[in-house]
Amino acid sequence: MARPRSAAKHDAVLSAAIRTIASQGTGAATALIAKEAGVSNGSLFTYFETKADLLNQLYIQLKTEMAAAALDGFPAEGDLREQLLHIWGQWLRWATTSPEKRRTLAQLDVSDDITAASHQQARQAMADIARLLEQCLEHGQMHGTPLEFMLALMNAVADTTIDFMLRDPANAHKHAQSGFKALWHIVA
Amino acid sequence: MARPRSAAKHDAVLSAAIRTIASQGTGAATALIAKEAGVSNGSLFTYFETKADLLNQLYIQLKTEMAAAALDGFPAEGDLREQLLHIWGQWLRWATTSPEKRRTLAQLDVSDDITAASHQQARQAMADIARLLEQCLEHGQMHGTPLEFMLALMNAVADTTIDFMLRDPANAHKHAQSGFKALWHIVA
Amino acid sequence: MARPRSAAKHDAVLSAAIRTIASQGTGAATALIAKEAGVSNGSLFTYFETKADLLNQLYIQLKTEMAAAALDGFPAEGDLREQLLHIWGQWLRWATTSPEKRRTLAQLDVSDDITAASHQQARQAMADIARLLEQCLEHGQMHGTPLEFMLALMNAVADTTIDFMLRDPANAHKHAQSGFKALWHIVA
Amino acid sequence: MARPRSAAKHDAVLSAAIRTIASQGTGAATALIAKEAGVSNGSLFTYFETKADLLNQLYIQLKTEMAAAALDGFPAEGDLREQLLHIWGQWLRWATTSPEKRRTLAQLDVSDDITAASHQQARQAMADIARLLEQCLEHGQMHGTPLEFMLALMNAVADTTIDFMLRDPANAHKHAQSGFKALWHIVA
DNA sequence: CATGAATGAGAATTCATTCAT
DNA sequence: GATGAATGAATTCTCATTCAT
Repeated sequence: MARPRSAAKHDAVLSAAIRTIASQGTGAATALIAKEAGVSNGSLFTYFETKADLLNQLYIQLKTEMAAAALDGFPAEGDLREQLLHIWGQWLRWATTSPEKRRTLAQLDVSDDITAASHQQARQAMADIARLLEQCLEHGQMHGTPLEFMLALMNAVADTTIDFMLRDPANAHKHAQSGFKALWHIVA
Repeated sequence: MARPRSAAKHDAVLSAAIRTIASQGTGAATALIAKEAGVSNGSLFTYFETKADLLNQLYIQLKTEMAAAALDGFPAEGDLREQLLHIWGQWLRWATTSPEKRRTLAQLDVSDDITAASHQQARQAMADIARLLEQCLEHGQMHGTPLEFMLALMNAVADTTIDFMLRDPANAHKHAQSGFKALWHIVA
Repeated sequence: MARPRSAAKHDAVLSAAIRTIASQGTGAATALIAKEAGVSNGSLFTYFETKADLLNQLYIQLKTEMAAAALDGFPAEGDLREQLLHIWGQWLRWATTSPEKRRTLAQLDVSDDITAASHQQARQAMADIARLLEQCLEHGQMHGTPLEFMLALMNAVADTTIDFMLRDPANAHKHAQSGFKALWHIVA
Repeated sequence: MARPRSAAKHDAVLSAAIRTIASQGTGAATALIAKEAGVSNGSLFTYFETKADLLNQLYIQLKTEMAAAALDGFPAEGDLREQLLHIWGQWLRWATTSPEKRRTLAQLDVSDDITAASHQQARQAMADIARLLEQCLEHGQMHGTPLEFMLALMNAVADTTIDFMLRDPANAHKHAQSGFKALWHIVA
């Protein structure tokens, strides 16, 4: 199947899906997403074969974007702690700045429509972060634990932290610090 | 004087819901749950006013059961680490022994149908665990962090650990140990 | 089928049906009527074989009651106009005093559940009124018109009048007078 | 640019609704109406947002059609009696020629689904008839009575007349005459 | 006889997907 | 390619009636 003509529309649908799923969950109707994107419901299916396809593409895009955001401005020169802290800060910034994306990602993460392949691809998007984490672990107390497990742990700690930052914005900074402290205790 | 409402049927529906939601998500049809429970679709609604009601009751029951399982055989005499380890072991045992319950609980946790009141009740079910956690924190490095945050963190670490145990049963024991190590690094 | 034990319950159901149907229409659930009557939904069916049966009995009772009310205190001595006016006044009084009964009767009148036999019986309840009407017609301009037709006409005029009295209570008296004037123009 | 919404289908649904409601009442299932219209149950809802919407549109169409039929061929030159008689004749012709429409209209008239706005619109459809009626009343015995009341009365007399014409077709003509006589006694 | 749980056939509506225009 | 009407299976919930207690 040839690449669709208008990348703009493709993205408009994806972007509309973020907004719609954030508020309605993955059960949001394709017709609604299409309307929100300024596109006919029929057209949605020229850009995405099925709703599941749309969901999977969205999932990968968001995970990729999140990873890229976390790595933005990465200080190649700093020590490990500085580097991890940088990633941490960027990650939280992205999530708290784009709460809809974050919420949608959370919905997708538990959706049955997301295939194993997509989950795999999402993991690959985090490869650079994983690499840093690996270095941290090298001399730390958790040395020897599967990297994948540690990555998942890092994800879990980050998600929990973000939850609290969004739920209690007044203390967002404090929560961010607490979260990092917990993370550092684990990895170093 | 009439046929009494049967606790057995009530439980059969709940139990069928666990199985069905574990495999189909919270979108599972009530008719299917009813059939799986050996009950007419109409009867389901004499035991639960709405589907959302069923979901909420199920959520609370599972959370309560999980907390109770975690506390089963709690060693009142041991030191904090022993006590936390006990809870950890029981928690993981419950989750890995009842993967469907665990999966269903995960689905419910992110469902929009679960009310704030139910979430609140779920938190109360974890009160005893929270109390222990509080003691651990008292002299630890995370002292001063909101207990609620720490509890959420503990939950996240446990969930991640369980994921890996279920995904990679051959190394379940190892993952359990790693998870606890991470937790202990955080709380102590 | 033997006469049911408790006439009180039979009446309680009928009375509850009036209230319920007045506000919900004939689509009102039997369970709701039963509850309103302080009776179990099962019991309702020991007093009335089917919902349609309940509706028909109610229809006949209300028509009968209405006719009786119209004839209450009938002045055997007066001239025709006085007599008709008396009936008119009583009829309107009953309807405006018991708006729920009146509304329910209106709903039943157009319901498909009311059998031809019930309609026939309702007409018989109006026999005395018909007789008076017949005398009025004897020397009037509509002489020769089927009595049944004239009775229906009278019913229609009365219903319309009551509608306006209930809708615009401030002018109820005026509407009552106008209605009678119209009726008298027809029959005399 | 897409398949246009078909006026034919819209009308087919309306027309099917007439037939179905005439025989089953307003409780008739939308699925049945759709099938009778040769349309999928889903399609019915692309032409009418809800069942209530369908009912309201149908109500207004029928009332409008009835009023138009009554005024068809209106003799601008005749005297009032001739004019009213013309309307009377046309009205009865329409009703007796389209008994299903008439029966459906009667059902809709008492349905709770018909909004106040629809009733208002229905009244406006009768505006021309009302105007004529007003002229008749000007010098008549009922002078001073609210026009709305008189219109309702006229409706009631017409309905009653039609009932008898349909119930007893052999004497339809006679009933029509009697009805008009009654009407004229009231208004003139 | 009273009770209210049990039943299962609908009811109105929704929705992913297809297809005529 | 774009549009949005068409489709019909699926969904949650209701309700008259029956029947176990």
